[in-house]
This record gives sequence, C-alpha cells and structure tokens, in this order.
Amino acid sequence: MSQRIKIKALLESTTTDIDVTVKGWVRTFRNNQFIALNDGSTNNNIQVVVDFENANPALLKRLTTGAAISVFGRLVASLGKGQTVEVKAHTIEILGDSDPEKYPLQPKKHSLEFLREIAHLRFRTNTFGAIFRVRNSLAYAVHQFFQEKGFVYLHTPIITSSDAEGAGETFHVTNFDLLNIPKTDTGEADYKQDFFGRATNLTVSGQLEGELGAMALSDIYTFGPTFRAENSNTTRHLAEFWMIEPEMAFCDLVDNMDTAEALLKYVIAYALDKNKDDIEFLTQRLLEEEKQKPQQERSEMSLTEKLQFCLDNDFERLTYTEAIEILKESTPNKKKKFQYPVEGWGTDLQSEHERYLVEKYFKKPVILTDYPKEIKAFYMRQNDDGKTVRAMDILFPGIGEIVGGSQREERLDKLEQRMDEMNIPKEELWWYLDTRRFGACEHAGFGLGFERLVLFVTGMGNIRDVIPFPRFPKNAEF
RNA sequence: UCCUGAGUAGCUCAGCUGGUUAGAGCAUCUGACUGUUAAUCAGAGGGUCGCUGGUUCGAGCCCAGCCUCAGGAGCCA
Repeated sequence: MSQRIKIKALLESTTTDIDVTVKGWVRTFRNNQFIALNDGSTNNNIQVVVDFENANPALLKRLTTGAAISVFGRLVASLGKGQTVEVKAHTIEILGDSDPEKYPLQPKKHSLEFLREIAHLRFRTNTFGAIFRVRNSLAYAVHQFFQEKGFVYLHTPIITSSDAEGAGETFHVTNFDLLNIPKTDTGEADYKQDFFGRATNLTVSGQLEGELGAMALSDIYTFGPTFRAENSNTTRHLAEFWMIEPEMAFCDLVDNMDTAEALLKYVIAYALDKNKDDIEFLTQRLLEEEKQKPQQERSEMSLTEKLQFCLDNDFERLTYTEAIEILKESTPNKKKKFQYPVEGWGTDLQSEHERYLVEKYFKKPVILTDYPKEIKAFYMRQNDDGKTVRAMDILFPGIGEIVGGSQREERLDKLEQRMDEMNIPKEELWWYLDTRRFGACEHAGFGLGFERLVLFVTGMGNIRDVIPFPRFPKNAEF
C-alpha cells in the first residue's frame, strides 16, 4: 500500500492512473456512491467513488458525515463535472465512526453563533478551516518579514509584576489558597508570602521589556499572548489575544509608520498568494452574508478587492489636529448625525469618527499621528508644542484601531516629569528608566493586534471567530 | 459595565388578543433511485417552550428576578 498523500497534493497532481492512499474526514456521502473527503490540507475536497454494488452494505452505512476513513484506490480523471480528478476506491477502512444521530455538524448551514458553542469541532467546516489556515500563514509571514529585516525575536515575560503602562485591568497570578489568604497587619493580602514574593499579573503588553531589548539588539519584535481583564463585550476585543510588538532603536515616528505599513502590506500579500483558495472561499462567504443586508450596508468592494486595494495604495497619514478639522467640517457633524459631536480639540475620537475618516472620507487605511498628550501613555515622546506626543494609530476599515504605536520619550527629565504628572510609580520602573540613564537613544515601536489583522484578512465580523478558542467575559470553555 | 434585541425539536425559525393534542424547513432514520456535486422523491421519529418565582380557572404568550447569547457603545490591540 502506498504512503498517505494529503488531499492538497492529490488535487494538484498532474499525473493520474496511479495508486494512492488518502485519509480524512467524510463531509458528505452522496448517492450511496460519492464521498466528499477532506483532510484540512486545503479547502477543497477529494471525491472518492465507491463501487456500491460490490461493497459491503455494513461498511457503506458507516460512511457518515464526520467519520474518519482511509481509502486506497486509483487516482483517475473524473467522469463527472465539478472536479478534475477523483479516487476510485479499491478498499475503504473506517478509522473512526461518527454517529449521525449525535454528531452536531450535519451537512446543512450552521450559524457562526452555534459553531462558536462547538469550537472544538468547528475546524471541520469550510469557513473555519479557511480562517485558521489563513491565520497560520499570517503568523508565519510576520516572522518572515521581521527575520528578513534582521529583527531579533524576543520572548518577553507572560508573568509580570506591574501594570505600569496602565493598558488595562490585569489578571492576577497567585498561588494563594483563595479561602485562606495571608493578610498583613493592615488587613491586605500579604504578597510577600506568595510564590513570587510580590503581587504579579499576566502581561498586558511586552513593550517595556521590548524596549530593553532594543537598547542593545537594535531591532526586536515580540509575538505572544496578551491578557486584559476588561469587561469588554464587543466583536473586536478578547481577554486573551496575540500581539506583535516591534521595538526599534535609532528610529523615529516616520520610520515607525513606514515599518508598520510595510509589515501589514507584506503579510496581506503573503496570505493572498499562499491562501488563494481560502480567501476566495471567504470572499464568496462574505458575499452570501451581505446578500442578507440592505443594499446601503453592503461593502463596495469584495474581500479580495479590499485586500488588493490595501496593497496598491499608500495609507493616508495625517495628524490628530488635521483629523479634528476634517471631522468638524464633515457633513454628519454639521447635520448632527454623530452621537458624539466633534467640537473642540483634545478629546479622544469615538468609533463613529474613526469609521467616518476611514470608510467615508478617505476610503482607505489611515494613520493618525500626534495626539494630545493627555489621552496617551506616559512613555510617548513629547512634541515641542507642549501639547501633543509622537503617537500613531493605524485605523482599518471595519476594524478600527489595528496598530497603536509611538516614538518613545528617551529624555530622562521629560519622561520622569510625565510619570509624575500621571502618577506612574518611578521606583517600580527603575529598570525601564535605566535605559534613559545609560545610552539613551531615539527609538520607536508599535503593537499590532494579531486577531484584528486576521479579522481584516478573512473578512469575518467577530474576533471570537478568528482565534481557535476565544476567551471573553463569562467564557473559558475548551 | 451601559443600551437594544433574543432564548421554542440536533440546527434555523414561526407560534394571533392568554384557551383543546406546540408547527415548518434543514438535519437524522426507513424505503426508492444510482455519475452525484450540501443529489432527488416518498414516509417516519424527534419538545423540561433558558432557569426560578408570581398573576390567572388556565401561561410558550402577562409580571419580577436571574442566567446565557447577539448587535451597538465605552475601554483598547
């Protein structure tokens, strides 16, 4: 018996009339004769033809949706339409039965909400197979992009001891018996007796540690999980998500934007090339989904066109101040269509404002820079105007903020002054401040939300559908 | 966390003004057919109406609380 061949290779085979062994899971068994078999190597199925007249009826009964089988047969040019090759089965072995009365994934349309409840099985659908193959390619491309540029992949800690950035609520990490927590004299938890001898939490960002690496290795990037205990119930937030955070020495805000834009274009182009079938399938899926919507809400471009457009055009770059001017003068603002009217300078932009700029005004990705210092983190480099900082956010259509970054404040006095103003404990971040004491230099970096990137490239609408096992409030199943 | 909507068969949903035995499509099963493309045709089985309590002669339907889900907002990546 020949060695197993994956279905992707089989479908691309230029030679026929050879004996092959395929293994996979039955998608459908039509007409007591045709098995649509899938092994996850591609979105497409191979058709296995069974000689039902001479087959064991007991075996045919076990060819149910979801069953794992092994087929030995001959690869031949297909007699029917719809596929070029098929496998004429010689022998079929059932590797694992799938009881049709109980298997939830029967051949019919299932809602994404239902599939979310059976996340352990949803990989077996066309949609999720495509999503996770695309996700894989994007992850690979991220590494390839940075490796080609000589960046060092730096592993920053998952367990940290401070939420210095103030990036959000943290998950505590403790070994305490929760029913019997050691207390101090003042009645607070005595973390001196805990595993690490101090209060610890899961990381909300690897940036600060990333900067330490960049101050020696020049260019580094992290790509790891991040945890936020925010009670966010949206289609764009997860409690556990993956983030890519490059940090570059001798680099200013413009270099930073150039890198971020190049990275996004590189990985999108990579997925478009490597996952043609998957993205084409997802494009059709989105088209079908949008048919349900009223004409006005449908997107002007298909998924593939949107991705290509993103590659072919420069992202629009403008300052926060310029954006405020555009928004002030915009039709929806004048007609009071915004829920939050744009009046003055200094407040943060609302989702509706970002969406207007990206989807209506510029109709392409937008990079906003130089935000008011009051609404940004302490480590961002202050501009000479005393009002703004060298921050940049990249806004994508349908996603909102996909990248947030800045040039970092390398001047010790300016940084300490800002930390005092924002009540950031300097003592706790002594190690961070050391980089400004010894060989400080201009540097910059950004954070890219990986799931938001996958959301954009797959055209999916809910972030819980682009990570295998989503973690969100009230849910940690699987 | 806030706002809006939803929870009825394995799935997607209908169920009138509170009234007898809660329906449909898909899926599943049985039979027919046999080059099909999520096959087709005929038939069958399948229900703790989210949970708890209340109102009522009577609740899937009305009221209260809770749980879960979806969409939007806030926070952000």
